[in-house]
Amino acid sequence: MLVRTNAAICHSDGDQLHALAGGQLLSSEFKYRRGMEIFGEGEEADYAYQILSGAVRTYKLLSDGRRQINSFHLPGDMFGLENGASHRFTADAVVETSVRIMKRNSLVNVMASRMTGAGSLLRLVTRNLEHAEMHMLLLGRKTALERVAAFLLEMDDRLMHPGVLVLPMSRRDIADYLGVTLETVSRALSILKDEGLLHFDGPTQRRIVLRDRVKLGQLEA
Amino acid sequence: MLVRTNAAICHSDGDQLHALAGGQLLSSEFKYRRGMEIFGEGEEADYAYQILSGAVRTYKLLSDGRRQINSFHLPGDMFGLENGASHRFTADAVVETSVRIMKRNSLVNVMASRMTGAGSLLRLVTRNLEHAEMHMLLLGRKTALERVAAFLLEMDDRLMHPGVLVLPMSRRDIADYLGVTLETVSRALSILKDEGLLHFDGPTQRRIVLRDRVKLGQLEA
DNA sequence: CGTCGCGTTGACAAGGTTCAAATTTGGTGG
DNA sequence: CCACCAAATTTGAACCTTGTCAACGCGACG
Repeated sequence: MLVRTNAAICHSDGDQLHALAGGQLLSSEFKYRRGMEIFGEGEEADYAYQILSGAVRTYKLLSDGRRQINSFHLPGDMFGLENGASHRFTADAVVETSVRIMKRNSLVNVMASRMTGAGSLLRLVTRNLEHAEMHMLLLGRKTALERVAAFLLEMDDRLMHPGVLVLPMSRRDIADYLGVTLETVSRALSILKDEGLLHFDGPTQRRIVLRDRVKLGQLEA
Repeated sequence: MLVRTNAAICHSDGDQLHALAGGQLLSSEFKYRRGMEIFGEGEEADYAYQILSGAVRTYKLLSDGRRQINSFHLPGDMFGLENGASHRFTADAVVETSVRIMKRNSLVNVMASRMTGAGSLLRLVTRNLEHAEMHMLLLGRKTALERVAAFLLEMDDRLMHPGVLVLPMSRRDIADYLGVTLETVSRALSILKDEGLLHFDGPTQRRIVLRDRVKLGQLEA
């Protein structure tokens, strides 16, 4: 499934980006505490970001406060690179997060000077687009249970199928990503637990063990 | 609103793409009758397409037939350009449509040889991404009435605010674009008509006159 | 005309939201 | 280490928007 293989590739490409940048690129490390905003929608887009550790959510808001999270970014992922002058969405740290910041101009210059660079940069953007397309299918056409199953499998893939899936984000974050309410996410997880497709690891509800990825995959669509 | 200004720019960029290609680019014209498939999900992506006249829908399907239309493409718009070897979605003609077809390789080559080309190509992709982001907000967080209002305003903008909005697509297409059922689209349009925000031009229900774009804009979010 | 595709409308069902309360967890300070 | 509190999560019940199923109307076209 595209959504799921997507992330792993993203990861390697993020590193590739850094390699590309090599010494030529002005880059520095920066840390954000949980909940801190990295940039806001409409702000000037002078930098691009790559996650070293932690997790970032990017989202849009409606005037009445409804939020739609476009995607979660995990270590290795790049985000915030824009063509225009300003950011099209808000980004903030889900948990304590460390990012590499690159000046946009220097990044674009490096790309310009290298054929392969242009292709690679384009590929990074296309990958985001690919993810967006899968997510539109989910948001437009999947049921709550299908959405949660897809979410778990996406995270599982992006974290390279760990034994225990440690979610950095809250139920509300998941809900705003999947286009449902947090109660619905919670209920769906309970159903999956009752049916034995997953169970919680320890007392916390953010550590999840996927017991049957095949059945989850069937649920997903 | 981004969604709405988006298309006009797309339009000009489509032409810019052609200018860029100049004589160097192998391109030929092709016509599709309504309902004909231009390419299918998973097929090899050897060509990129630009619409000369008509309308195209690009969409994904779930195994049980549920369809999510990612976007409608109108004259000037480009679609089908991929990084990978295969198309990520299906594209077919909504109405009788004429497109310019460009070989992907020659397009990429032209781009590679020109700095500005790389930027422009990147911009085309980013524009699709921008649209996807706005659409995710719509699909994830807007009510049926808000979706339909947004759709009308988007089409209105993309067709440059004509006196009469002539929709090339059916209610089902609109529904699959907005992530609702065709009945819901129909009901929403009836409500907007009853409230005097629009009326149908003539007997056909595809010719719509927007009577109050301001109120529609307030509804949209 | 009759039929067919498209669109509208109505009645009812259902999935998801809302509101509310109970329960658990994680952090904080003794 | 334990007690306590705020935040997060779960669960329940009523409600509501939207989906489903079905009937009907209308125009295009043979």
